Amino acid sequence: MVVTKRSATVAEQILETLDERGFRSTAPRRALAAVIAEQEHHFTAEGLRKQLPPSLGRATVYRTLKILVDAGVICRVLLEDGDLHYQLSLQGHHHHLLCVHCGSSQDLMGCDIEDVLATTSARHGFELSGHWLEVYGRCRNCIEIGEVAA
Amino acid sequence: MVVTKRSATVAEQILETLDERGFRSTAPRRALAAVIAEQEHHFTAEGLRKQLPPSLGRATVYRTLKILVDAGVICRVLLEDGDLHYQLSLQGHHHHLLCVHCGSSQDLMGCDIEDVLATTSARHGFELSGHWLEVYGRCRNCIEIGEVAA
DNA sequence: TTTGATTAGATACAAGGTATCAATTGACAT
DNA sequence: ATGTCAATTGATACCTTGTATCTAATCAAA
Repeated sequence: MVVTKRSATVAEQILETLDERGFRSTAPRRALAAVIAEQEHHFTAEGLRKQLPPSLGRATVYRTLKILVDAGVICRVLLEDGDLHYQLSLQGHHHHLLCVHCGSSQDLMGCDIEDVLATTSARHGFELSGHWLEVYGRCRNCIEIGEVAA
Repeated sequence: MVVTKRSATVAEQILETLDERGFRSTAPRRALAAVIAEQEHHFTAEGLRKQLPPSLGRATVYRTLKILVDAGVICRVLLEDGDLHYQLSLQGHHHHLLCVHCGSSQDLMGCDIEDVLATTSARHGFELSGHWLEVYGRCRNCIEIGEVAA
């Protein structure tokens, strides 16, 4: 989701993006957008479902998440153990600094690895088309709070 | 799997690693090692199963794969669509250049991104503990064969 | 060759996600 | 305001990948 929206809240920006893509604004989607907007860390489909009325169907959650990923509103995050979670995506291509302790994540943009990858790929006769990078560690806050790794 | 094995074939090296870790050499494990050794590209548990006698139980395949991942004999590969596959791992930490066309992969070791990541993380007050990188594109061979992207 | 822990296979289960389909609902043109 | 119809929903069944459990088989060491 590129930050060129006129809407005030994140939830409204999500709906606006859906609208631009030709998707209707429905009650379930508004509910989902609201819940997604208030997630502090990366989340799962089932995690969202627990924060929504049970009347909102399972398939609807998964369907909507898929649409939002395609629309670039949210992105998938690969956890260190191989689990795939989701999180709000504030721009196109970027990477995450994931805190394995508290689950927070900072976005990395304009990072320099693109150049390194281009050079390395070329050296292998490889035509680069994309990459996936996740960085794990402890965030500044968790380092300060608990001096010992959890 | 570090290349310090005396065994001749890859299959034997796999069994040798298991032995070092205190795992028995059993018929199912020998069969699995043989099949894994002959995989040209990344593979899935179910893919292996199709190449093994049906008498070899499903749970055994998954159990053994898990052991092999823990032992570092094979590693997980993240495909561009989020699918997790496996492939033989010839050293500790490394990355893959994955050809999205033919499925082949080249290993990247001693690549320079570690330095870049260290610098970037430090700038964010982040204590780096690990990362996951997959690089997608087309390999030299696929570029030569089919001039147009598939 | 006996023995006892490891391992195997069967089976049931679980998580995460998709396909199907009848019923509902939203947006737009009357 | 209301009719219309495609888009969307929720229920349900199903699929894939993987794990837990348990009894029977089997490996290796004495």
